[in-house]
Amino acid sequence: MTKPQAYIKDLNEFVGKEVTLKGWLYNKRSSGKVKFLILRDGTGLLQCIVFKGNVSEEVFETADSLAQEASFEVTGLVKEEKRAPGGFELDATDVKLIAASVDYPISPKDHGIEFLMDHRHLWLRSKRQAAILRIRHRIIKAMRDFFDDRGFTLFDPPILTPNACEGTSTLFETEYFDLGSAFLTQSGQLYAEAGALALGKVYTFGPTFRAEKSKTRRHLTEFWMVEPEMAFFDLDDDMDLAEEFLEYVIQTVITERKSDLDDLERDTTLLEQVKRPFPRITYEEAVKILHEKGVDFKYGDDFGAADETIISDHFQKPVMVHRWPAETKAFYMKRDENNPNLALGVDVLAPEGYGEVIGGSQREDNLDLLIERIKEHNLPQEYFEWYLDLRRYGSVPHSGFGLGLERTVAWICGLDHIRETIPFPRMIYRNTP
RNA sequence: UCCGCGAUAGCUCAAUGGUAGAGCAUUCGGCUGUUAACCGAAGGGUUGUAGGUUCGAGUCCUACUCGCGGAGCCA
Repeated sequence: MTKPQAYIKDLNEFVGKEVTLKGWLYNKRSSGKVKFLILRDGTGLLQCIVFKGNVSEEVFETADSLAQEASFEVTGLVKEEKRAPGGFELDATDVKLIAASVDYPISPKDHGIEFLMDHRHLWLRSKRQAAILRIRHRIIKAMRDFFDDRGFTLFDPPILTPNACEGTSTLFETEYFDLGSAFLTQSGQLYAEAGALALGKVYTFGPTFRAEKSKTRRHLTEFWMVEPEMAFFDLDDDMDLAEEFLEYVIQTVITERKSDLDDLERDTTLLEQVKRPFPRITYEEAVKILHEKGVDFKYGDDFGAADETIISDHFQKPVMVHRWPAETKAFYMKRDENNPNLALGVDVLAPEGYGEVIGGSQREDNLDLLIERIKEHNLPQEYFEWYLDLRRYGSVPHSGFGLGLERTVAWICGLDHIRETIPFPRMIYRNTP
C-alpha cells in the first residue's frame, strides 16, 4: 500500500491513534534535540515533532536532513495540541525520505511577482495559492450544481470558430487546413442560443480567448466563462436568474470554504450580504449617480473601471444596470419596445471595486431586425446564416448571460489581481510556464 | 497602443560620482516547544544590454530589452 493512511484535513478522526502520512516538507524548525517538521499533504499543514529520545539515531538524522519541499512519509501519534495551528500535532516515531529537494527556489521570505510567476508551477504549493485553487474549485462546483439542479443541460460550444462571435474583439487566429482561418472563441453564446432552442435551458462552461492587449488587474487572454441561455426568458427573468445564481454561489462558497477564506484573511462581511433582491437601475439612473458624485461623464459612453466602482460603492451589493444605449452594445441584443434607442442588456457590477462580473441580455428574436443589425455592424451575413435560422424556424423570446469565472474568484477571495485565480494565467506578456 | 515606475548575490532590498552591503536561502556549528524560530561562522557579484560624459559610473546622459502599475477594450 503506497497511499497514505490519512490526510491532514481528516486528522480529528485519528486522535490518539498512530498513522502514517505522506507529503512534502513545508518548513522546518529545530531546537537542538527536537525537530519541528511542517508536513504539507495537499489538504493542509501539520506540525510533526521529532524528539531525539523518541526515535532512532537514523530517523533523527533523516529528519535533520530534510530540505524544503523534500517528499517524505512520517508515522506517529496524533495529538490535540492548542499551540499548533490547526489544533493537531503528530508525535513522530518514524520518518522516511521519499525524494530529496535541492535548493528549492521559493524561500519563506518575500518574493517579487515576476519571480513567483516564473515559478508558478512551484508557487502553487504555497498555502495561499492552494487555498485560492480550492475555492475556485468550489465555486465551479456550486455553479454547475445550481444549473444542474434547475433543469439546465450542459452544452459545450466549439472552441475553434469560423467568425468573430460579436465582431468587436480581437481574436487569436490560426490556420485551419484548406478552409482558411479559424479563431479561438471569445464566447459560446451564439451556439448556446441554438442549444436553448433545442433543449430549453442550457449552460456552457469553458475557456474563452481574447487577443486584446489589455494590461490590467482584471484581464487574462485565456479565461473561463459560464453562460446560461434560456428559451422564453425575457430580460426580467434573466435578471431574476442572475441574482439567484450569484446568491447561491457566494453563500455556498463562504460557508463551505470558510477555513480557506480565513487563510486568505478575507473579510466576508460584504459577501454575506449578497442576498436577493439586488438593486436594479437603468443605465440612465447610473449616469445620474455619477453626475451627482461630480463625475464628468457623457451619456452614451460605456462605464470605465473607476465609474463602475463609484456606482457599486453606492449600494454595497451587486447592482444590476440595465437598458443601455444600443450603439455601445452587441448586434444581437433586443431593443426596448418603449425606447428603440435602448438595448435590453444588463451588466452586474460586483461590490468592492471588482467591476463587471456578469453581462447579459434578451436576444433579438425578429429575423428582419437581426439582419438589419448585422448590416449596421458590417458583419458578414453569410457566417450568420445558421444563427438566422434560429429566427426562421420557430423563433422565441430568449435571454442569457455570461459570467467571468476568474473575476468571480478574485472577488470572493478578495484578491487584488486576477492572475492568482487560475493555475497558469495567460497574459499579454506571459504564456509560460 | 498610450502614460508612469523599475532592473544590484538564488530571492527581497540598501549603497552623496570615490574599496558593492544586509536579511532570507545554502553549507557548518549551538540550543528538548519552535511558530516566516533564534544565536555564531562560511561560501556566494561582468550592478539588464549597448554606447557616451568623467581622473573615476551601481549612481549622470542616450538608445534598446524585459518587467510592474494604470488607461483604453472587455468578462
